[in-house]
This record gives sequence, C-alpha cells and structure tokens, in this order.
Amino acid sequence: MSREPEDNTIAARIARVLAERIVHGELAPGARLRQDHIAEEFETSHVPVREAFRRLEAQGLAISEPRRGVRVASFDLAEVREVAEMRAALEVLALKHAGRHLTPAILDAAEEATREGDAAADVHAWEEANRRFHRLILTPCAMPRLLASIDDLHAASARFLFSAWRSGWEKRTDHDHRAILAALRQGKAEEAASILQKHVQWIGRAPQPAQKGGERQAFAIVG
Amino acid sequence: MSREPEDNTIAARIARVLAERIVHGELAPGARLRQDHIAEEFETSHVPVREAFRRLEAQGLAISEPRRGVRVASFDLAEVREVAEMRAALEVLALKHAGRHLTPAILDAAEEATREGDAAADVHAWEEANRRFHRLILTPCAMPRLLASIDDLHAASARFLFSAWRSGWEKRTDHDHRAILAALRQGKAEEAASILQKHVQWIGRAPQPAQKGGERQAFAIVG
DNA sequence: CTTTTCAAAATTATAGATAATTTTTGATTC
DNA sequence: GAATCAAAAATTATCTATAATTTTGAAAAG
Repeated sequence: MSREPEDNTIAARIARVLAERIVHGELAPGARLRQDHIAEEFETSHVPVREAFRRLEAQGLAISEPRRGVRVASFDLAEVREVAEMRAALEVLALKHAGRHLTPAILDAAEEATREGDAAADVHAWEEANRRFHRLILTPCAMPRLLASIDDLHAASARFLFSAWRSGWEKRTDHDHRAILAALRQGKAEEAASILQKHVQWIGRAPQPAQKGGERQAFAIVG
Repeated sequence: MSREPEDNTIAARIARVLAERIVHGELAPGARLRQDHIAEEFETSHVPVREAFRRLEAQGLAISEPRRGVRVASFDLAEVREVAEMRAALEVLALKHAGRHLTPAILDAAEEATREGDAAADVHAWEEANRRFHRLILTPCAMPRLLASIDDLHAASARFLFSAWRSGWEKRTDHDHRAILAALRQGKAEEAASILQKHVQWIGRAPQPAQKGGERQAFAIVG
C-alpha cells in the first residue's frame, strides 16, 4: 500500500491498490468492497473510496449495483477469450503503428525483458517481464487512447493468469517473443504483428498439459 | 436533462447528461467543468458530480488534473484517426463473432437503419441511424466488454463528427452499409468484416470536397 | 426442520461543512 | 504600459453527518 509518486489524489491511490489486490487474487471474484471498511483501512472518508470504485468499474475489475454495493468482478472462460481477442486486435494495431519508430535500443530492451521472462522463478516475475516486453514494443505507436485500453486488458489478462496459476511455475523459452523481435529487426512489422496476433489469441484456447495437483485448467493462459 | 430509466444513481444521470453535451459540442473542448456549478444545476451536492467526472474521464471525454479541476477533453486529427483505427479493429472482431448469430430479422432492421440514415435531414439524425446500424450487426457477438469499448469509441466518433459538421448536411447513399448487409446475407462474414474495416478506417483519412462556406475540414468524418 | 416475518444492524448514497489549493483581481512598482 | 505581488475570491479535495435502503439474524409460525 505504498505511496507511488503518480498517486496524486487519495482516490487514485486507493484505486491502484485495490486494482493490484484484485489482479493478484487477494480479493476474490464476488467479494464485496465495503466503502466504510476500505475508508477505515486507508484512513480516509468514504468519498475518495467511492471515486476509486468508479475507476475500478471502468477497468472491468469491479461491478457496482446501485444501492447494493460494489463487488469484485467475476469472470469465466468466455471473458478470458474475449480479453485475449481484444488484446490481439489492439496490440496488432499498436505494433503496426509502432513499427517505424522502433529503435535498436528498444528492441534490445525487449530482448532483455524476454530473457528475464524465461528466467522468471514464479508467475509474478514472468508476468512483469512479459508485460514489459509488450509495452516496450507497443509504446512507440504514440496512440495514448489505444495504449490505455491495452493496459486495462493486460490487467485483466494478468488477473486470469494469476487465478489459474497460483503455484507450480515452470520456466519456458518464449519462442514467440523471439520470433517477433527477429521480424522487427528485419523491418518486417506486418510479419511481427501476425506472430503477435497468434501469440495473444492463444490465451484461453489451446489445451494445456494438466499440472501435478490436478487443479490446473486445461487452457493456455500465458501470452 | 430528462430522467432515463437506466439512471439508477444521480452520478449516472449527471455522467450521461454531461457526456451528451460534450458529444454534441454544447460543451467546448477545454471548457472547465466546475463541480459546484454542476451540482447546483442538478440540485445535488458535488459528491455525485465528482463520481460522474471519473466516468467521463474513463470515456476520454474529460481530463482531470488533480487540484486543478476537470476540463472537457480536447482532440486533434491524430485522435480522430486513432479512434477510427481502434473502431475498425474492434468492430471487425465483433462482426466476425456476431456473424453466426445474425438473423434475417436483425439484417432487415439494419437495412431499415441504413435507409433512415440515407434519408436523414441533419447530421444528428444520420449519426443516430448510423450508430443503430453498427450496433444491430455487432451486438449478437455477445462480448460485453468489447461492445462497451465500441460504444465509448462511437461516442468519441460522434463528437468529432458533430464538431466538424455543425451545418450543411447533404443526403448520401451509404453503399458500404449495403455491401456489408449483402455479404452478411450470403453468410460471408469475413468479406463483410473486410468492408466494415475499410468503411470505418476511412474516417479522418481521405480528402473530402470542401463545403460551401470554406470552414469544412478536408477529411472524411462519417462512418 | 424449514419457511416467514420483522426489527436491529450494517451499508450505501447524498448532503452539508471545512481545510487546502488555485485563480483572479487590483494595487504597486519599474 | 507591462510586470510583479498580495490579498480576496473561487474552487477542489476531503471529512463528518444524515437519510434511505439493504442485509442480517433471531423469533414465530407452519
């Protein structure tokens, strides 16, 4: 619950912290978010809490029913797929526009993020590196509205990932990321976009070998 | 400022009315939104007004600077194009998924919307019919998050349209809409999606014959 | 043992009040 | 006349209080 510099208002800080908790699964789907309790925890009144709720609602992380309160949004396989398809469509668009503006320095940083992802010891470290990779190659498109939408979709994606993969992370080599970088280095933005599209659409689609413990969902959840 | 049935909270009603005013250009880009003044107009306290502001912010219709207040978002040609490209990407996705679920009744209703758009006497009537067409053929995709994003982009699109085209509407026959419907009637969802993509991407791109009065922007703004 | 009812407790939504900050305005100086 | 400064006014962000609604839970009825 630390204070980040971009927390200009109390409402922004509360929204950020609650979003983190929802994404990391500390707040379960369907859990009620009681404004007075949260206000007490953050040592504020409930007014900024209610403003934070509106932000979470817009991100799709919470559902508000008038007079009935706010709950952590639930989700199902259909929504995992919906978010994956939206990400595929929007990230492809972003990459096509970013293409011309990508520098060798950016691609090197993206390769480093890929290596860190491959070496990640747990799912949280992998997600952080994965998100950094995607953000690095997409940010140069300079389309703020598009990037904001993609960020929200990444939060939803991360939430699905963490809910499915609480333990038992296995290191894996991300061949897709490497193929994307190779294509970008050759200036083949369209080809890179095509690989990126399949890479992200994979989420929620393909069967996945069941993990030890048997509580694994049989669907790919990385990307 | 009438009370719609879906206005469950005061904040929702304020957000809807302010969004309408911004989209219709009654509130100019950069105009300050003073919470006390709006609260007085709606005969409420400023608490629900602030919550409405958070909703407008999420829709990209307003910009909030902490301690400095909220302003109507400004926009430029780059954002018109950005919104057009996002709409193209997301509407194509929605149409591909809606394809299987489209019934003759829906397509008939969409054709009627197209006819109404062609016959529209002013830009507002045209926009209403156009939005109805897009919504009719996309809603059956049953992807709520995707449809919500498309709705927000349509609001932005309508705003750009109204700002550029305050007067001097000329009737036009929408050949794209008819081609989309023809493809859908033949079950060619991919072909329909391809026409839809070009139809929407047109916005903000192609030169447009200057209108009498000379205050016309030289870019297509319909779609 | 389950269902219904109803009052108590909890919770939401809104209003009213206050502290902190920004903007405006008008006098003053250069 | 333009620039500077400070006090006044306006505005934002937040807190405290209150009314309205929902939820809870225990007693009564079937």
